[in-house]
Amino acid sequence: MTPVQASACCRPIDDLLDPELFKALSDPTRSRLLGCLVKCGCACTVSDVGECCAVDLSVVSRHFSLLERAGVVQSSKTGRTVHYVVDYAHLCRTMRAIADAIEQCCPAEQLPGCARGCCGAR
Amino acid sequence: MTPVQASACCRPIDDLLDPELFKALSDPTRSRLLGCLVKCGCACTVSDVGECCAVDLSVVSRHFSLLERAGVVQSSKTGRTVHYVVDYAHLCRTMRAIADAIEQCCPAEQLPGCARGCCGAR
DNA sequence: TGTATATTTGCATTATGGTGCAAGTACGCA
DNA sequence: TGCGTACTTGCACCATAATGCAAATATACA
Repeated sequence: MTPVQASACCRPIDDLLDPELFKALSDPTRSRLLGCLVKCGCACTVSDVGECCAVDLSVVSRHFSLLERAGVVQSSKTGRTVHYVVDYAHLCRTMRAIADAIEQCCPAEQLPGCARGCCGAR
Repeated sequence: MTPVQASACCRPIDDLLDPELFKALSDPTRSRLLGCLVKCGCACTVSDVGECCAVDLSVVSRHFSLLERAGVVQSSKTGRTVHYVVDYAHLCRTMRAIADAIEQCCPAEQLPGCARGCCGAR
């Protein structure tokens, strides 16, 4: 396989390895808040989720708005309260797409010595 | 569904939403280095991968050791050179497991009003 | 209109993490 | 044994981001 072919077959991986999404999931507090929302399985308010973590409500608010920007959750405002729900479909699709893309790039064998001729080690 | 049942069915999600893994994938430079390694499809040395990003070799070294600690890549030392390979199987398994776990938690409907009784909004 | 509630925003502080340089370590080879 | 190569580690510096408090905003309700 030529380097050109190699980069062609693996092109999707660059877009999928989006640091923005992973950054959103990389903070422990955010992860706990998200876990709480996932397990709850319903549209929760900022205050609801805040009860599961010992942090200021302003922190919860900021974390969820970040998660929304990253496409992990969706919000809907009704009156004074804001409900957040996990964007299950989007998350699943993304995770599976990453798994698929990696699998597609996976070479038959992983011995030293480059089959694609795209790095120094040949 | 009771809160207890809810937390039982979704327990896997807490372990899967491991901030350590996501943190490893959350840095743009690290993401580019990993993308390079994935596309290359072979065991590459630190110096090889370093050529694809304009950063110091010490930076490349640190990034890969972090990726290894997170289970994203594996290293093997032969003499002076260290070869890194993507742990395709582990990454795929993890991503699919996350997708599966999220899907399992996904409630039939996502209207405000908690079906599991685990938050304030009932 | 006034007051209470839900959330967001501004700000200062603190913590975390990425970077390059220089020095150190490990190993192969003459 | 001495030198060169491949990589790692220590260190200082800088950027980013998490946090809590207080104030602001938005909205419901009496």
